Amino acid sequence: MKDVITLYIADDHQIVVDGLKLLIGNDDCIRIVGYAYDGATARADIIERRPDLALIDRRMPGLDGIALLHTLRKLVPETRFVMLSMDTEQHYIRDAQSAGASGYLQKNVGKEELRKCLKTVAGGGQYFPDLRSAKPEAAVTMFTPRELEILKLVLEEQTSFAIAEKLSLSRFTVETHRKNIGRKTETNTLIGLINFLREHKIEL
Amino acid sequence: MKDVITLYIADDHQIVVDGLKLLIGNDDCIRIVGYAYDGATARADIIERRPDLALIDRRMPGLDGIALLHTLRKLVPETRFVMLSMDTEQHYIRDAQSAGASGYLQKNVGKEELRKCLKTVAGGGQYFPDLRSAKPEAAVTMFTPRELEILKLVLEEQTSFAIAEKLSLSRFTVETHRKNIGRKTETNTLIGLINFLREHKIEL
DNA sequence: GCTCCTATACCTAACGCTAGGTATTTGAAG
DNA sequence: CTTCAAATACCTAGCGTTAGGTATAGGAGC
Repeated sequence: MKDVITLYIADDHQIVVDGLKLLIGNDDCIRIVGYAYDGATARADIIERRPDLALIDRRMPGLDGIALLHTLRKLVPETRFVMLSMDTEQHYIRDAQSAGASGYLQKNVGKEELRKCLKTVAGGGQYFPDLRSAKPEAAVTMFTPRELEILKLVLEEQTSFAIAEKLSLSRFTVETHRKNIGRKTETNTLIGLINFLREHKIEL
Repeated sequence: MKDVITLYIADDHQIVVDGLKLLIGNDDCIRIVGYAYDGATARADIIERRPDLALIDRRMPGLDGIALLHTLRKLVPETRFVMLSMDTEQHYIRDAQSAGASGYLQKNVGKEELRKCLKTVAGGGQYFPDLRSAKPEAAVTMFTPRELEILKLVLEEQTSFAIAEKLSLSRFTVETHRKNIGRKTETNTLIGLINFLREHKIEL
């Protein structure tokens, strides 16, 4: 990852552009190199300036986000795209994925999530909302199958001992897995773990 | 509030009626004066016996809860109604309100919440689930201000000791409040508490 | 005035979770 | 074949929560 990420924003609502500028404003790892209120302007600008990242509204007058992605992904392969939308309908997210987006954000995104998304995508990763049926990868890539199994039971109010019995394991084994889960999530309490799952929208 | 509240129950599932009878059984402030498994029987019984309260299922064969309310509210103005339902869809709750119900309960309601609801309604109050946009009262009616304060800090991953320090209390006091919270929510683990809040859509 | 609820404080014992280890086996990736 | 991740099992010590009490004081409501 370069040390300053260049970012372009395209959204037909000025308030959204302004909001994003504000949210990103004080992060000196990210520099906004331009913005547009319509697809055609965005298209020309992005081809010219070749930003690392482009945040593109799904719906825009004239040339909409999906169409824009289709045309741009071949012209500017070094730019990675994050689709912006008002909502997280499954098929919207799939459309964005198949159009070549590397991420998907709701417009009411918070500062932390926005930063996380942009840095993940700039770093070569993908950032899509967890949708169970679409991309339940956040949890799956992060935890081993056994850890997921145990995590589910933990969330069902089962003690380590009860989990051990149910899975025919030793209590110690279950506790080892829980330790590893805690290490991965950087949490050291149950509440912390649950907050982590909530913040990362991980559902099991 | 009279010292004994008379209560009528109408629900087409016997198991629900039995469950409610059990939950209420050992409360000598409330006396169950009848029950029915269908709307028509309930209608006749309530007109005849004029209970203080009637718990009415939203969905019943023949004459359903909403229709029943519409006809009864004028015939028996002294009776106050609480609508029962499997879920807390907003529009269901609004329907109940506009049909003249004074309260709304999910069928998986706990003992404490049930008692609270019945007494609130019998006392002239209203009792509707927390819906942000409708009536964010569930948490407020269910917990004391101090309990709410402590609950928030618990959810922020604070230990009883840390909470005690922050509020200039004794650790024992905080633990007493937590015990009371557990009693009201019928949970005995942190995870259980969190699941309760999630299921009841209580946000703090 | 009396009762109930709330908030406060304390205690003990038991239970469960977390942190720090060690160690073996198995299967996949290199 | 070697290396590494994952799963397994064990141990101790310490921390935090839960369950069972008791008890006092203030305020609201009847």
